[in-house]
Amino acid sequence: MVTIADVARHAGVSSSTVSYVLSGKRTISEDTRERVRRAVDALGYRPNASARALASRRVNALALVAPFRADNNVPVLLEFVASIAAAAREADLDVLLVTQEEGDEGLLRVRDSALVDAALVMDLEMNDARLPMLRSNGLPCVLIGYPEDPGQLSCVDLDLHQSGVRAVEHLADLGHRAIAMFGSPPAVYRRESTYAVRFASGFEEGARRRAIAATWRPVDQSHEAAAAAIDELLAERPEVTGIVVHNEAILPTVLSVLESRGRRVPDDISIIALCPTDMAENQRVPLTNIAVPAGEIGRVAVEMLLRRLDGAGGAEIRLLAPELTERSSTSAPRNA
Amino acid sequence: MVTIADVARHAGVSSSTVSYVLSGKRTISEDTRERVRRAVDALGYRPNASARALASRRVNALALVAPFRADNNVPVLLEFVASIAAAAREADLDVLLVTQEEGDEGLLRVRDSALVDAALVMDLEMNDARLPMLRSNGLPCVLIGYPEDPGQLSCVDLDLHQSGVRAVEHLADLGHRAIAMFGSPPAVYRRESTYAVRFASGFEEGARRRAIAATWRPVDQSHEAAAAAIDELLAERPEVTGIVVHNEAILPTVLSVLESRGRRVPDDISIIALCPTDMAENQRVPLTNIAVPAGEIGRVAVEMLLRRLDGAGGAEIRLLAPELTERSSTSAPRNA
DNA sequence: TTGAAAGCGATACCAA
DNA sequence: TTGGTATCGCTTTCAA
Repeated sequence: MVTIADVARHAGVSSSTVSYVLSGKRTISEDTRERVRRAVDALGYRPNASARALASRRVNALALVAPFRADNNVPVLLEFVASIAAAAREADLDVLLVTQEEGDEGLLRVRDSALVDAALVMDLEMNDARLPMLRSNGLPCVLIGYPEDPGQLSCVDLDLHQSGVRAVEHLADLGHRAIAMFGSPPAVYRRESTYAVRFASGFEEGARRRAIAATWRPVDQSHEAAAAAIDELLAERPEVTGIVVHNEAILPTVLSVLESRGRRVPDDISIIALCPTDMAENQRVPLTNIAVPAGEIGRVAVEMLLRRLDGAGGAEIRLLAPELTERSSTSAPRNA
Repeated sequence: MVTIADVARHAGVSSSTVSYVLSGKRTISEDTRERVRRAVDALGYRPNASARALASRRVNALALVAPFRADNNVPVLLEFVASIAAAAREADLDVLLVTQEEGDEGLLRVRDSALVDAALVMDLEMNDARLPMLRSNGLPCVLIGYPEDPGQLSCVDLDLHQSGVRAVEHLADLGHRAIAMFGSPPAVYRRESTYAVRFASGFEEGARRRAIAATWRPVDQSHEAAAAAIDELLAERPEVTGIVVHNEAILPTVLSVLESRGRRVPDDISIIALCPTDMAENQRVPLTNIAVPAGEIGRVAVEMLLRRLDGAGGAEIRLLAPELTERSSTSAPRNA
């Protein structure tokens, strides 16, 4: 193992000089800096992370508290994790995985043993049981999701309430008067995931504002559940001409079942999805969608965390404005 | 921050005694041990991970090199990660995320900076470009996947070759004489992912052994691709009575398209899937499947890593025997 | 512009 | 059965 002392010897300087060259916290003559650089390269030196952390009281790592449950939004989850990892690495942070199951204890453990400088928490509930701990545990923390009362915690997410409103308004603007929403699985609402609850409340508010006849219901991810939801809808509310879908997994089923029931998209029924853009583009009928910008949310989350680590400013709430893209799944209703 | 010195003072012993109580590497009188235990609890002491790592030359962490690409097997990937994380925590190891994109450099970095003691690498290719580095980098390493020439690296995976054989044999035993396989996306074979290549080779060997007319082709994850694959198959090989599917994402589509083309499962066409059990159970028609035991593979991988860390023995190859479960999607062919 | 040396908080060897 | 202390590899203060 190559240590800083090896580098110092090789370069003919003291180890503190090597340290300063690497950190840039001291002005160093061009000459020595170059010699040190060369020694570092020649020996392939990389500072020992533990030693560095011990001395500097900074580990350069963040805890990622992620739900590895096979829930609604699996590909979205991956996109979150990937973008967080990439953004973290760019900021020279490593990512320590803390699973949801470890609970409060998990975060307290990594904090107390000084394994991380900060935490990034995904998958929040409106009144998340972890919030008291997160608020008081002293770790700089950014939430991906927007709970009821974040207190002094930073939050970032797509503005899901606004997204719900937009989805309804878009259909209303096209002339639809009766719409429905197929939501995420029941379990997601039962635990009050912020993204599901807020989107639903936006959906309701949009309907109220535009005086649209609107209903919604949770839908499980299975083919059967989606098919049943559609059949019930067609039977009970035949007047519906627009469907909002907040459930990535059932999108293909929704399209194929509607077709098999003799309903054409968008001629008979318009569809708007809340889903990642690539998913919207790759359906049998390219879907008008409000994008879930998972990559951007992840990047912003890391940025916000860095700002807190630098002690620059307090908590912030960042809700990204929804972007709706018109594709082939929406049109004016036939009888409009 | 509570340090070992605080605990020592509180318990009226030396800090080395505290260390020994915690590590159990020395016999301690019942009395002092109890006093130290109480002090630890009273102060809420948790050893500083960096200090411990620096002194003991062991960080108690493993690198998880995972592909966060939205590939074929997304839910499976999650199951891997979840089970690995759980098993690691049980062994008191933390998990550091290293993304595929960081490449060789990523692993070298975490090794050189002593961030981890070992590595777990997922998603291997038959002649993975990382193999030379993995073999020589000095980090104890377990591969999830079975490449062409693992050398002195430990591997664990489902026995995919055997799984392919079994799938064919099961259909052959039922009396099918002409079968087909829908594989993973083309990109997966292009990069020669071990799981896809080995399953396909097993499929071919099974067909050879039983003198079954068998063909296979990669299939993209989209609805269109799956539908096209089915229509081509029905047109070009109407004699086919059994289909093996190694592509979780298209399972629902395969079932619904077959039905919409007037083919009943299993009456007209039998289906065997290689997929996780819950996925097989939750299709419109419960699928006969060979299970992808992601959870078990993850656990075994961590076990193998621990064994290597303890210096107990060399490289091992563990290929888990396939388990086939008969459900409603297979039967004897009609004309048999 | 640089070096010497005192920590950082543990572990583990050497003594007693 | 226990304590003292050198040590791990780095950062950062104090001096020059």
